[in-house]
Amino acid sequence: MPELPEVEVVRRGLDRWIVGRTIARVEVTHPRAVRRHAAGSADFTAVLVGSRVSGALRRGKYLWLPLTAPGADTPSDALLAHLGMSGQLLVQEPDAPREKHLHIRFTFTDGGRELRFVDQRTFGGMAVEHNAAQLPPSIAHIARDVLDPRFDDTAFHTALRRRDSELKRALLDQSLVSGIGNIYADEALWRSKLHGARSTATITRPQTALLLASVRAVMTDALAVGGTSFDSLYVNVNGESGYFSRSLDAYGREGEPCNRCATPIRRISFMNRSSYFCPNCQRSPRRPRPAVSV
DNA sequence: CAAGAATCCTGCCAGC
DNA sequence: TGCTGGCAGGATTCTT
Repeated sequence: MPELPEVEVVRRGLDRWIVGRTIARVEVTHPRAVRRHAAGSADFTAVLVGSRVSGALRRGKYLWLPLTAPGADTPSDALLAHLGMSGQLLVQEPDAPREKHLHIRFTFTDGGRELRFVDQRTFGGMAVEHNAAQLPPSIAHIARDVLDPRFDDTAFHTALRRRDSELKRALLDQSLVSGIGNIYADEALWRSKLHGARSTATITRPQTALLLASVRAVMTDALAVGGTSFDSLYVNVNGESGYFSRSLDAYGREGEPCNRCATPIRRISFMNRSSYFCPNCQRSPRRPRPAVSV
């Protein structure tokens, strides 16, 4: 379940191992992996072959590789990727055995290591977009993430207040703030001592500040751990990501004592997924006053 | 128009 | 043992 720190680790791996190389061949073995490429898998392959990868960029949980066409000086197209739930981008020797869920394979003109897109649950995928060197058009709606220097804390607070929703929903809304998934949302709420079901409309400026600081702390910690492993040949999301190494305070700890107050962590179902929180540290929001009956 | 629910997918595991 | 149902969840699509 890659969230921002995991995707950033992958981006760094791509930057190190793939940028500067020219694509020789592309093999799509599972059409679902390129379903977002409207022109189909044959076009996907044709557009990529001969292009040189000239960067590795990220917005939220999306990655893209700007592509410089043969004879061109600057990139115009980009190879966009989303890992979904279980996607991996692996840098493998050409003779490495094919993975069970290998969907796309990229080989390079230097004959060196391949790039492989492997995805068990097929929620992820890749596509080539035009005029995408700056920001692929299809992800223009994705907000900046909290580690982006241009993320606007004040605008985020205003957007929360303007919204009539629950705090955790807002954290997971990639058009408000990107990169946060279910795990880091729960961790950041726990650190902030805020309940995920509290209203966004009444959040105070100090609470927003605390929340953003918590999100940043959780992600920075995970990145510090995950970032240490990308030195290997693997650009591996599931195997090397931050939250598998760091200790979690809330997520997945139902019944275990809160690390602050020892109250058992509770799990509730929310938005078709699990939410973990401390019922003592993170007080349930007051229910709206019932309408006075006549 | 905005908020929230439904949907896609496969592996795993508890329960019978 | 082998089946079944539930669970895991990111982002798009659909509904209200």
